[in-house]
Amino acid sequence: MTQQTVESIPSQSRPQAHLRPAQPKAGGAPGPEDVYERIYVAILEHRLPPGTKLGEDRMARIFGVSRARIREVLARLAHEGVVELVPQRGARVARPTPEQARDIFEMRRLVEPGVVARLIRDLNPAKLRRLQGHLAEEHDARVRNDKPAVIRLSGEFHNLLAEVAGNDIMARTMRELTSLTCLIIALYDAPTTDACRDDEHAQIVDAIGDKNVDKASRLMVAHLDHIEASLDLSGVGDEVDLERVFAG
Amino acid sequence: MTQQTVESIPSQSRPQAHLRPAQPKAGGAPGPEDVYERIYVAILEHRLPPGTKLGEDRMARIFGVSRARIREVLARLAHEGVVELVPQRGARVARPTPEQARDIFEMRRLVEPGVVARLIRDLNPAKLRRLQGHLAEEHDARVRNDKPAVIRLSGEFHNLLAEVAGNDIMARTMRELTSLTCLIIALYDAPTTDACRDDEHAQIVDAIGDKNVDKASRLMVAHLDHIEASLDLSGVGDEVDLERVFAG
DNA sequence: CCCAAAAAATATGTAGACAAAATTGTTGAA
DNA sequence: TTCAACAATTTTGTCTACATATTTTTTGGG
Repeated sequence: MTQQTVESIPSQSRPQAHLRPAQPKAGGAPGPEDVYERIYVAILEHRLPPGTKLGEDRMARIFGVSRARIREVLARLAHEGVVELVPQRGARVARPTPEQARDIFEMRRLVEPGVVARLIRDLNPAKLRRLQGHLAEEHDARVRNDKPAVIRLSGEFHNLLAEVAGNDIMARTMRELTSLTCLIIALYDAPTTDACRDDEHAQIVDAIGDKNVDKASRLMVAHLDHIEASLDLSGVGDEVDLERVFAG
Repeated sequence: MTQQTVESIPSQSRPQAHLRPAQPKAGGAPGPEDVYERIYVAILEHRLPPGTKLGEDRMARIFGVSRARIREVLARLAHEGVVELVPQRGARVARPTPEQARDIFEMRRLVEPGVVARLIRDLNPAKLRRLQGHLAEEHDARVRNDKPAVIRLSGEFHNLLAEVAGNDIMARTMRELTSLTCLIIALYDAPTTDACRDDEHAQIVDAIGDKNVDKASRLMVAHLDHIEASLDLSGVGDEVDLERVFAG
């Protein structure tokens, strides 16, 4: 990679930092971080739906950087699972299968209770305020009816829990899991659903504030179950993936 | 990445496949997979100790490939956490801190019980045989007194559980966790330890064979605790990391 | 009119070369 | 003798150009 800097392991974590202009100099080169961030956010917010082709040359021109740069960014996104790289065919926004979707939720039910447990273990007022601050942001986006932001912030709530909990490995894993969950929602969300009701997040934060590990964990698992239940993973809605079907 | 092929998410999983000659054509180009695999295995087996400088030009000449290829491989290894990339300073084998070490074990205690639970849920004779086959390999390496292989296979046992369990996300995460655990052992293993006793793995497989989720989970957690307990994470044994110490 | 095959166009994979930065070694002065 | 500044070497970061593979279009035949 180019300058993803940072110390050993928690390499490409950093949930939402870098909210700088993204295009510092007028016609200048937008650092690799900016390119990464902009594509990543566009995917999370469903502005680049699953399956969208991401041509290298085109992206290079759009962002005004060299193709090599784009390749690096795409490789990174591919490693995080939000982009599919097929050898001689280029990159597309990933389309997790229903099976992968179920696997991801299974994993989240495993990890997230551990996250809240750790978070409660050494909780302090400052940490709690960060969580409440995020709840406010979410609520705000909701009343503004800013759909893309709501989607992104809902995922970032879970990232924030892991980050505040202070375990870098957990935080990194959660970031991957929430990204993929965003894609899954884009693909399989049953149109009837009223989406993540934000009071579930609020309830979880309340339980955390009370240092009630058991309650917080149960609420978290229930929350995940609700999200999964709101999906249609029956497999028929499978957006027939021709390439995958006739691959072997 | 170059041709890491494969379907969407479980991209760079593939635990130990590709054991082909690694140098197919005499003086020919050894595909990127081979380069990756050889470096990766060398790190896992402690033949490249933590902190080892991995110069691009040198590696390129060693493997007879272009520097670009090496850069890609290094980037991938960095993303998996086994290599540290510092912006203008190049790549080194990662040196997880004691804190990161504790975080990793905390994560493993969270995930691995879930892995065995899932594994038992749809267990079949073929799967059980794979596990037993691995136990045999481990035992073999032990009686041959092949230290590097023992280290690697001990980690791969855990990867195999996740792989056989059939959840790609879990398998990928486990692969990262076991890699980092290998580095941690290289750094912090107290010399007195008699290392992972392989009968612990055997006991776990037995419990799995009996479909005893509770017992298997407990044995797994105990196993992880034993490994962690055999380390010296007191922080004084910290292989003084000059850069980190005088950084701020 | 439709299908098949070939050729053009587009896009990806790879390599080599150049520029910038950092480390190392050397020289000179206090 | 020791420290500091300077210079040379090594190493990383980046870009541009070329080779290869794939997709699309066109052309010819059935």
